[in-house]
Amino acid sequence: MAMRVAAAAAAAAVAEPRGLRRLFSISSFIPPLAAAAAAASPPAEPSTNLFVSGLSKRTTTEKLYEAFSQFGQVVHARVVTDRVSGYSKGFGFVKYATIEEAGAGIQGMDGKFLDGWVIFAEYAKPRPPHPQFENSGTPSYGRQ
DNA sequence: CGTGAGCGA
Repeated sequence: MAMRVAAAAAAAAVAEPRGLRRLFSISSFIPPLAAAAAAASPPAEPSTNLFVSGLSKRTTTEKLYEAFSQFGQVVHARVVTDRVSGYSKGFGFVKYATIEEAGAGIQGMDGKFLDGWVIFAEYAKPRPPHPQFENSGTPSYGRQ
């Protein structure tokens, strides 16, 4: 006489893109040393340059720019692509006007979906000055 | 094969 209530079938329907499944390596034990707690996930230094990864192969710079412009003033955005093939490498860089906007952009776009793929936004690592001068030869030519 | 970790012309 009891009707079967089967209304719980719309669960676990996560719009998950095929592939790219994060492997959660759960440590079954916690080291007695509390010093290991600082090695969980060391964030990079706060910078206006943001490193965005997890981008789709079809995602372009404009998509990145418009996606991150919602959380701050994006000074410049670029999707790393190969000059030889011309295809996107799968990651890009977004530069905000200030660091506070950069943080807002990370907290606002990190772990979000873009073009059907989960993207990750974090501070980019500092880089040496761009070699505007295409001087053929190694910079350290004839080091003492 | 545009494959999927990763840091750029």
